[in-house]
Amino acid sequence: MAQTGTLKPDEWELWQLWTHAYHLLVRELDRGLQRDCGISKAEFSVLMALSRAPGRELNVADLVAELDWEKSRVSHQLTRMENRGFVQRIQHGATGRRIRVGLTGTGQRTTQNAVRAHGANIRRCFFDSLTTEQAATLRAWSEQVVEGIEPRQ
Amino acid sequence: MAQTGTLKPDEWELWQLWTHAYHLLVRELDRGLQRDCGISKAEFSVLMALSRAPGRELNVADLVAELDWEKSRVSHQLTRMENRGFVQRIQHGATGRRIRVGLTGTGQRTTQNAVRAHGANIRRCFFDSLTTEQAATLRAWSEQVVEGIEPRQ
DNA sequence: ACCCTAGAGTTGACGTGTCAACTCTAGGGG
DNA sequence: CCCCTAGAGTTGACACGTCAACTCTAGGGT
Repeated sequence: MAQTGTLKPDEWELWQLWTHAYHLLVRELDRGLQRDCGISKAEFSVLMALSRAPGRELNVADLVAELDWEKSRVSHQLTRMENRGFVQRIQHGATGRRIRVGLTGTGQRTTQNAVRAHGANIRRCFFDSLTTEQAATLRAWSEQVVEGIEPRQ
Repeated sequence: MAQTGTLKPDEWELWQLWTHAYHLLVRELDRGLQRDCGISKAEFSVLMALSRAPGRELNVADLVAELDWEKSRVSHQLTRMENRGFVQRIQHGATGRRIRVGLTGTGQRTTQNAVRAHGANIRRCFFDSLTTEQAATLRAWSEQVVEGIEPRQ
C-alpha cells in the first residue's frame, strides 16, 4: 500500500506519451477535415448522426443520445451549424413546438464529401500503422474504460 | 485500390469506440482534478512543467518546448493562471525585458497536492485496468503515431 | 551608428466544451 | 379544469485551444 496513489516515473512517461500521441493524432485529423472539407470534427459528428437517421431528422434528445454529448453542447453546436447553413431546426407537432433537427442540402453534400475525405485521413493516420493485435488491444482497452466510467448501456 | 479512402464499418466502430473511451477518461480525470485540487488539466500541466524546472522558473519559449503547446496557447494560459494567482511573470535582464515565469507559493502548494491526487486518479482510471501487454502495446503505438506525425525529436 | 530582420511574446477573434440557471410545454393528479 | 412538475431545449458565463496579426527588442551586417 506504500505506493498507492503514486505513479512511477515510467508510468507518468507512458501516460504523457499516450495523451500526447492522441492529441497529435486528433489535431492532425481536425486539420485535415478543415482543409479538405471546411468543417470541424464536432460538425462532422453532428452531420454523420443526422445523415444516418431515418428521414435525416432527429430531435435534440435523440442527438444527445446518439452522440453521447451533454445537451447544452448539442444545442450550442446546432446554433453554430445553423448559422453556417448545415442544419435547420424545424418546428414540429400541432402547436408547432417540439423541435426536430434536419440537414440542409449543403449539409448533405458536405457530409458525403467528408465521409470519404475523413475516412481516408483516419486510415492514413491511424489504421495504416495499426497491426491486428494492436487493434484488438485498443478495442479491449476501450471497452474496459467505457465500462469502468459509464457502466450503463 | 477500390477501397482506398473508405473505412469498413467495424473500423468506423473501433475508431468511435476508441475516441469515445479517451474522451470519457479525460473528462473523468479533469473532473477529479477540479474536485480534488480546484485546477484544470491545463493548469496542472503548467504547474508540473514549472515545478520541474531548475529554480522553478522558465521563460515562455522553454514552456512552449516543454509542453509542446503553441506559444499563444501558453500565453493565454499564463494570463489566466496569473489572474488566479498560481504563477507570476517576472521582468528579467538589465533592460527589464525578457520575461521569466515562476510559481507563486500557492502554485507550489497546489502542485504538491495535485501530483498526489491526480496520480491516484490516473492509476485508478487508467493503470488499474491495464495489463502489462496492453501497456506495451499502447507505448509502441503511441511512439508510432508521434513519429508518424511529428518526426522531429 | 544605423537599419532591419528574426524571434519572443501578446492580443483578438472565434470555435469548442462544461456547468448552472433559465424557459417552456406536455401530460398527469387533485 | 387547473395546477404543477418532469423533462426538453436554450442561454450565459467562463475556460480551453487555434489561427493570424500584432508589438517589441536584441543583435547582426553594412
